Amino acid sequence: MTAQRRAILETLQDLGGHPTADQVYAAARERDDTIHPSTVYRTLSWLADTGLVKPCHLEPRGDRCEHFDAAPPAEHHHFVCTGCGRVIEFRSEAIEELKALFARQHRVRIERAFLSMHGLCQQCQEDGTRIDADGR
Amino acid sequence: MTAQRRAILETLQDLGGHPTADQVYAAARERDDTIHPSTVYRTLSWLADTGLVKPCHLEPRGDRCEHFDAAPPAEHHHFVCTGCGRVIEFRSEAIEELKALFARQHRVRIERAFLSMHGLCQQCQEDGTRIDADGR
DNA sequence: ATAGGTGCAAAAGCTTTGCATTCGT
DNA sequence: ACGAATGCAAAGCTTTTGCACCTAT
Repeated sequence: MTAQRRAILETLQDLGGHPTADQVYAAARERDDTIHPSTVYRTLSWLADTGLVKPCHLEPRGDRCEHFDAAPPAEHHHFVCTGCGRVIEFRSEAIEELKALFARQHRVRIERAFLSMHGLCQQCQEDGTRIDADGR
Repeated sequence: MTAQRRAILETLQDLGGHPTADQVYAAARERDDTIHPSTVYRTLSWLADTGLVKPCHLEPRGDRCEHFDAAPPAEHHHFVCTGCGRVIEFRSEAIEELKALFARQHRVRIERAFLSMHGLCQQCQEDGTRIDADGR
């Protein structure tokens, strides 16, 4: 546990919400101005590996590294196998209901919803397959 | 409707699935080797604006431009207001049930699930507010 | 004829990596 | 003392942008 990691952890506590890597960097730098961006990236990866922090996508659009779903007939969602990369698409009435309920409760208008689930498909569970990096 | 756009559209049809921008570029280039990456990016943005293509995030991790959720007590999901950027977090039993059902039906093991919904919060609906770009 | 799309090249971001140094234990 | 983490700088990649040219209508 180094001073930088402590500073980053405290920064995450203070910031709350859902900062991006460089929002964390900017804020952590105010505590300790020797902190380097690469340290922040490395620390965030480490925290994500340990599960202390969860990465998530909040931008509706304009985010990088996105995939494109051609000619989507209707809103649908995805299961991605982290072993072989296979994608299963599905529709879900439960999510439609959830959207309606949430919209009513919070008085919001919901324009889009994205659900992605990650895990192992049946075959990869049997094979013990696991992609190390960059699986698609 | 130019030749390049046609080539990109046909490429999307042929590829199917969920290609990234540069997978589209690589494939489109085989049809028409004058196609330039910037044309692909511009065309994909245009298609996304018109709704003919939907951007989605399929990478569980290592994706860029991600936000980090500090100290998540349990799996939860997000509603993001596209007007003011406000984020509402919520848990959902319906999603837990959906996960269990899906896992049973498809014989998969689900390790994570991310749902994000986008729309306008009550106040932004009243105000007619709308962020043009880079809202957070 | 005109509006809009394209190629090109350069710039802009964000993120990663190698290496020498420093730090925590 | 030792292994791990850090700072630094450079490289890597993806994506965007300005501009002149071209093309579909």
